[in-house]
Amino acid sequence: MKITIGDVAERANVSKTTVSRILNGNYAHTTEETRMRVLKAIKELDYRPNALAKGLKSMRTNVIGIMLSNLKNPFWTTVLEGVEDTCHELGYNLMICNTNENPEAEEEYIKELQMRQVDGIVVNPTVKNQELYKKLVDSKYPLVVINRRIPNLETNNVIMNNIKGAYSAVEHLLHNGRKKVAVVVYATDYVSTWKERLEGYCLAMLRHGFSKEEFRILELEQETDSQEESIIHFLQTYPDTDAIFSTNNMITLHVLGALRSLTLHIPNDVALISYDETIWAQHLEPPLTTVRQPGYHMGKMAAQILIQTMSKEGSESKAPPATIVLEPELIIRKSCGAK
Amino acid sequence: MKITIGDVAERANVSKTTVSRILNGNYAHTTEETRMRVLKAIKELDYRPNALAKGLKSMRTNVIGIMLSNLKNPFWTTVLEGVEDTCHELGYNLMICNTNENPEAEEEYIKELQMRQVDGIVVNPTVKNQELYKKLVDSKYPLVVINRRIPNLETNNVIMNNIKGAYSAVEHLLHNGRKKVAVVVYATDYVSTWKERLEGYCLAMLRHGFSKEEFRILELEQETDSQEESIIHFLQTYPDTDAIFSTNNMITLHVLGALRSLTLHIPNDVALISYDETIWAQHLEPPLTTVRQPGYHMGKMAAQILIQTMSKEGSESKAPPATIVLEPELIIRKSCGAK
DNA sequence: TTGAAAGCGCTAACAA
DNA sequence: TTGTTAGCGCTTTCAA
Repeated sequence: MKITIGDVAERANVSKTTVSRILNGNYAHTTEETRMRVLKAIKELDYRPNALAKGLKSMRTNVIGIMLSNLKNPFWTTVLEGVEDTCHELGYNLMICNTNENPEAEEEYIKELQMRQVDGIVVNPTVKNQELYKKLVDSKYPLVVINRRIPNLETNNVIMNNIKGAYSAVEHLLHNGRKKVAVVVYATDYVSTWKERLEGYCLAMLRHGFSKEEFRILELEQETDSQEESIIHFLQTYPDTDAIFSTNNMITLHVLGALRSLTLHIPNDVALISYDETIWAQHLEPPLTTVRQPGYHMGKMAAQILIQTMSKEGSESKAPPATIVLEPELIIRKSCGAK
Repeated sequence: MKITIGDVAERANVSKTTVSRILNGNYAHTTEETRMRVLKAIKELDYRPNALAKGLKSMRTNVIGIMLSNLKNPFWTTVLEGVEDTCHELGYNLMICNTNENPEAEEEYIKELQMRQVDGIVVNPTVKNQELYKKLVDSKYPLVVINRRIPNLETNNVIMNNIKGAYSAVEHLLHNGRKKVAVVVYATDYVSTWKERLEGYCLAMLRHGFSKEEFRILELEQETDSQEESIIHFLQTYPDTDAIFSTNNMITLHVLGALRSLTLHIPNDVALISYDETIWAQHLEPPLTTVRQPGYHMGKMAAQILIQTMSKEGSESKAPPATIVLEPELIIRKSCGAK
């Protein structure tokens, strides 16, 4: 039923080797004439090489895997697009995994990807499987970690400058005359992203003459359904809050809900600035000031670096793992009362 | 370097055959004792079967492919999540392709997936490769088409009831006293989705006593950057428009922009109803009335049907291709002036 | 109950 | 310039 390289060889009256060589652009030792004959046979039979067999033999699949933590967040879709585009350009296919921040799922997926012999993995790690990553890196498995830092892990890393993004957000609030600035962030236990954005907040406050006692920090549990209630409760506890720095676009949606419940007006009562530019931010009332992150670019870079690393496998010229830090950009609209 | 089934066999003092049998749950002909020995060896060596070799031999990879047309639209991410979850539950992995509505890319991707021997494909087709789909179906390649109908194609199909969704949206507008109802839709040449939503609009208008001459239809080019301008121009041409039915969440964003430019107020000046519920719809001012589509469910169903079809391969009990139609749901908020 | 051996479709070292 | 041959790691038929 299925056409194999043998069928092509037979039809073109050559050996499988010759066909294989031509398939792989190995023209060096082939007559123009036989090449044509083989190409013709391939076309006539509509032959498609079996990537499984090829991969089994050559130890390379030209497939990479991506492990994301939350497909619901449009930021990740943007990253995914960057990775996918790059794969397509470079002749790779992409296997996708959604860990949902679940470390067990993460571990399973890694195993699955390895069994499928993917050439490398791009991962936004749950950061709860330190051992696992270490083992991967030690075994020289091509890996690019994105968006989060894993302490003491020597691997390629593409991340965002969260401290700067948070700093400039809070500074923007302060420059617009806000005095009681709160920050809403996910529990910072593990994830560097949240830690760093909180740090940026603290830094900006301190540098602008505020004391530690004036920090207003609300930590949210990411898993729970009561995020909006928590925000409402927080705002009732500190009713003079005049600005909120929301460190994530999903949190922002909850802040918006809370503000509406309390009939607090933006920016008159409370200024709001949010991490992550989204397609809808400009259409809110008032249009939302945001910190834009180059998600697509992060995806592209991660995939490029991964593929580059893989192709240098074994050679001496292998560059040591590097960390690339991408810069955020403040998009000023109306939600902070800026003129 | 790599551990193979041979290593396990050696360590457990059995043949590869026995190991293979145990790996595949073929316990029927195995002693409890040898099974234990093999399992122990597998654990000790941390053995991972090579899925390539397995697939090459068994002609099944337990991988399916999904081809989406636009990763930027959160609707598709929801569908993707449904597909991915189902794959994970059922022991499959997922290969992702983003066609961007480009028929050439679509054709390439299909070839790639086939070369990689994926067991089946879920696709939101560009609908410009009719020949291709036909060939696929004729060759019995497991295929589930989602969200769009392809004329005369005998394959499994999971779609939405677009006529009903559009009808109920327009009816809602009419019930709220609107008289000059416009619809904004993508060019309807190929895609059944847009055709059907437009049809729902026409049907609702006709049934409520309007004539064909009173239809206000704006067709947008999906590829272009001037969608907002087109809407503005349209609204200037028909300044007495008092309601807009937007047939897609991306279009809605442009409508919102246009309305803002023209300082038209929702719902006082113009009522707005939009296809696709989104995470931000409820946070707009006023909160947006939408037609919700069960995207996650569509993804789940598509994957389930595909995998089910595949496993019945060759058997007599193979059910004929079916079309499953999922129902939309109107989510009434404030943007149409409903009490 | 277990194993030997053939072979899935491809690549590559070596020979011609 | 081209072909022969030996596997890649697994499953499966057939024999023991």
